[in-house]
Order: sequence, then C-alpha cells, then structure tokens
Amino acid sequence: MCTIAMAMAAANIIAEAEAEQREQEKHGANQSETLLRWEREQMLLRENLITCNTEAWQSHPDFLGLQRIGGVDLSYIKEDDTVACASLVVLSYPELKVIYEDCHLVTINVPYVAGYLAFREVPVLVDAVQKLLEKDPCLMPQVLFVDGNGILHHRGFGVACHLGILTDLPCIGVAKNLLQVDGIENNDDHKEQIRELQSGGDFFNLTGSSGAILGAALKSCSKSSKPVYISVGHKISLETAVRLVHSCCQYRVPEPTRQADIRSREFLCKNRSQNI
DNA sequence: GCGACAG
DNA sequence: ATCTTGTCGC
Repeated sequence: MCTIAMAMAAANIIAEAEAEQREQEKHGANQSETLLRWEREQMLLRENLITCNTEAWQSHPDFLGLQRIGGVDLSYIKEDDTVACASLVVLSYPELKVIYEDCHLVTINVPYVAGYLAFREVPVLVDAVQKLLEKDPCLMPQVLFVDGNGILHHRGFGVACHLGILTDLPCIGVAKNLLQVDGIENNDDHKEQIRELQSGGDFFNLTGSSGAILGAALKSCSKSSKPVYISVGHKISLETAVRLVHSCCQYRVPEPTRQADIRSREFLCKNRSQNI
C-alpha cells in the first residue's frame, strides 16, 4: 500500500520535473528565437531610416517654425516589472511649457534586454502617439526626444530609431549613460574628453571603429559634470540634434524628457494603491 | 572569474 | 528602470 502510494508520488514528481524541463527548453528556445526575430526586424526597419534633416525648421539658426517638442518616458514600480506608467508630453517651443500630457498605466510583458529596449517600450509609446493623433492632432509634436539611443547602438537601430520609423516623426535619442558599442568606450580617454568640456553646449563626437560618427557627448548645462549622449533617431541630423537638445536644457536632462520623466513618476506614486 | 549591461 | 539620506557646495 505504502509502496504503491510512494511509487505513484515519485512518478508524479518525475513527471512534473520532466514537464518542467520541457517547459524550460521550450522557453529557452523561444527566447533565442525571439532575439533572432527581433534582430531581423531591426535590420528590416533600419532600411527606412533617415539620418539627415528633413524639415525646414531644422536648418534655421533659431529653429524658426518649430513650435512643439514631444518627450516620452516609462516609469516602473519595483514590485512588479510588468506594471509601468507611459507618458507622452508635448512642450511649446521655445517657451518649453507643457501643452499636452498623457500618463497612463500599462502592462508590459516583454523583458528588458540590452540592445532590444524598443521591443519593450516602443509599442505603448506608439499607442500614445496614435491616441494624440486622434484626440488632438494640432498638438502633434514636430520632433520627439526619446530616452535611450538612436543609431548609437549594437546594430545601429536603437529605440529612438525604432519609434521614429513607426511614427514617422523626427526623433532624437538622449541617453543618460553611454552604451559602449563599436569601439566607443567609457575609458580614461573618454573621461578626459568629458573633463575638457567647458560650458553648456560643448560636445564631442563619438566615432565608431568603422569611422562613422554615431553620436555625441553633450555637456547639456554648465553645471553638469556628466554629459548626455545624443544620437540620431530619425529625420534629423546629429548636428541639429545636438543644437536642439542643448537649447532645451534648463537642467542636465532636456526639458521634454525631464517633464515626461517627472510626470510619469508622479502618476505612479499617485496611483500606488492600484498598482500593488 | 570578470566585466558589461540604453531603460 | 528602481532601492535610498544625507551631505557638501554654490
């Protein structure tokens, strides 16, 4: 009696373990399959990328004609990495006053994988832009500042490029940390170059081992010792992007990004009861 | 074992 | 991304 029950229990345990094993293998296979799929998608979308100025205001010394800049951001809660607040703000230019704000809770089931940030964050941002288009097309930004990188990326197609292609909006990647790619390193040389930046607006280009200029390190305001890393997302040149970002910096992080950041965090705090 | 790792 | 207080300085 006992032995039969024990054998059955053992068989169950073994069966469960085997099922678990198959599940993990399937999961593992799916993960590498997913990465390959993502990589192919980045390569395909990259064919449509435009890395020069396309709008008249971009060439103007004072960006005459530019009236609206968008900023996007996602904030997360520590308890559950599938719960986040997505925010899209639009600021008037050159006043940099918020004229549109959209914060809302989202569920995200895609993990963060370095080099594939877009697959986690871009879908909800595209939704936010779509919502603005339907609700208030007059407030559509003429350029978007995106947290993260543009072409300064393992495969030359970071989140700012991805969002630019999917929305057809000019986009600029503004990263707070250097993504070390194509021979660009945060080494002593790099740190020395940073120390040499004198005042707000000073910058140096980031040149990959291929010789291509992939981005720039910008001392965004005179007080910040740490630069922001600018790279082309879509439909704007690096020179214009650097100039424009600097013109939006009251603090280290440019105002559109900063407002999106602040407001999405506040929204999460305010709605904390619903999150947990 | 060590360093890297946008958000 | 998030956790997390004060502290030193202008």
